[in-house]
Amino acid sequence: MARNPKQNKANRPRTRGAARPATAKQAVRRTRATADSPYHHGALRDALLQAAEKVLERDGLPGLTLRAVAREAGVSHAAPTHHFGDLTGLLSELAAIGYRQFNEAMRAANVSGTPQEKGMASAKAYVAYAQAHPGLYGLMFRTERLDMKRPALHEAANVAFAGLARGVGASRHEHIEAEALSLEQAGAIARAWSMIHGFTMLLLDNRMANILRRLPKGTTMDQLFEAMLKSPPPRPPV
Amino acid sequence: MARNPKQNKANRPRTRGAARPATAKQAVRRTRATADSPYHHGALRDALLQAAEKVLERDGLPGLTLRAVAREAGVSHAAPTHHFGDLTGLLSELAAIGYRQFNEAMRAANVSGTPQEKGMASAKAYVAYAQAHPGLYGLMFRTERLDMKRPALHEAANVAFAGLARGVGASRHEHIEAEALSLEQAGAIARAWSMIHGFTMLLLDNRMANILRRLPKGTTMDQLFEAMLKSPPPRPPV
DNA sequence: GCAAAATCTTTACACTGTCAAAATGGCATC
DNA sequence: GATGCCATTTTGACAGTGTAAAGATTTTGC
Repeated sequence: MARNPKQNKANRPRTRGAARPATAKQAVRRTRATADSPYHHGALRDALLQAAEKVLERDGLPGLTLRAVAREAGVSHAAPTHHFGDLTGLLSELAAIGYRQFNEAMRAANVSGTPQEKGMASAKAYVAYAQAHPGLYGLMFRTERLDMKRPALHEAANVAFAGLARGVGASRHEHIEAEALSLEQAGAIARAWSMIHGFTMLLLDNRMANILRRLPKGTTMDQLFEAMLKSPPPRPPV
Repeated sequence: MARNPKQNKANRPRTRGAARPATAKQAVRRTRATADSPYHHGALRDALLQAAEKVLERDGLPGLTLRAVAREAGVSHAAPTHHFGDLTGLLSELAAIGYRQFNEAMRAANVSGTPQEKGMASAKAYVAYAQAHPGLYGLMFRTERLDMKRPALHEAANVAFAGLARGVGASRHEHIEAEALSLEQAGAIARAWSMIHGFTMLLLDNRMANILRRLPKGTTMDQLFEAMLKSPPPRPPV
């Protein structure tokens, strides 16, 4: 689409059939398939997803095209179609991977300590994951480019939400039945999620830098994040 | 790019020169320019921005292309280039309009009442604006598609931030000097902004519906929003 | 073995952004 | 009023994109 002409084009040339050790006879018969580059890839689906993640974090969401992914994986431009149907399908499966990675990171951060310590550790792990995988995190919430009805994506996103609800419940010293919430519980979940997701998005969109710039020199984003979490609610105590 | 084949194509045919009342002689000389469709539009820049907003809210961000905007405005596909340079330029100017609309909506909502009432009214106006202009709000925070160095966009976004900081300061009964913040002030601003922006994004991305579905039947999004704002901070009072 | 299915490539088409050249008409200057 | 400059708009071209259809190749089921 030539939308972003700055995107990497160095590794454009197809790598398949680059060094072709076939005999002359074979060369007549089979012009492409070689030992190190068989016609059937074998695990192309996973290879494409890996390539997609690489392209996404290197060139950003605008550079994440079906053809760019195919190039990165060294296959023809239409190969991804068979595995994902269309671009939305590929993005959705990639987002599902993102949610699973995210869930794993959150699980790893939520190991020990008081409920308050766990909450802070989870919040920091949340932001840290998004900073480590900015493209992926952005994709995970770009609903217009995803098909949330895909089972893999739907399920992985639901697991993420359940983990969030459980964490909020723990910090309130109560067990949250994720399928039926009270308004108060839902408010607490919405508050925690909105605040951390909002901070993360503003951070990735470079908006938090505007606040940081107005703070005393040397103040870090981490300090701002902690100050936000510890900030009292907007209503003064009467 | 044919990325979203569902996008509206009904109004494709150029409207210029549709009804051409020119004489035969004129028709020989000038094949396109007519009374109601002169070669020089006169106010094409504004017309393009209006068309862009229309296309954005109708077909979403993926459907907002230079050529679609030109079609909507009834001019040739390359006409926007002269006024905006490239697609990023058009999107940035459109985002600037969004910020100005947003600022006006916030100003209108912040008229009377106690600081608490003003805060609640502002928060509701914030979400209401985003719901009324979902495409525009999404564009305003899609940094990778914008050029924040454009003066119009930069300034309008700064005005929005200043208004936010002022509002938070008022709810804390203090005057906030937007250029130099204390860590506590910054934390309060980050908290308010993150929470409302996060809620808005989750709402537009259809994530809040998941919470609402788990609430007692009949509960509205507005109730959830209020419950979130009134929810106590996650740390229990020791 | 062999037909069928799965996988991958090739080809084609409509769409996109952007550039360059041509066309058009407003406007200041003579 | 004529003229020439210049902003504005159109036309045409090119490379890149998604996706559909048809062909090529390999695996798999029987």
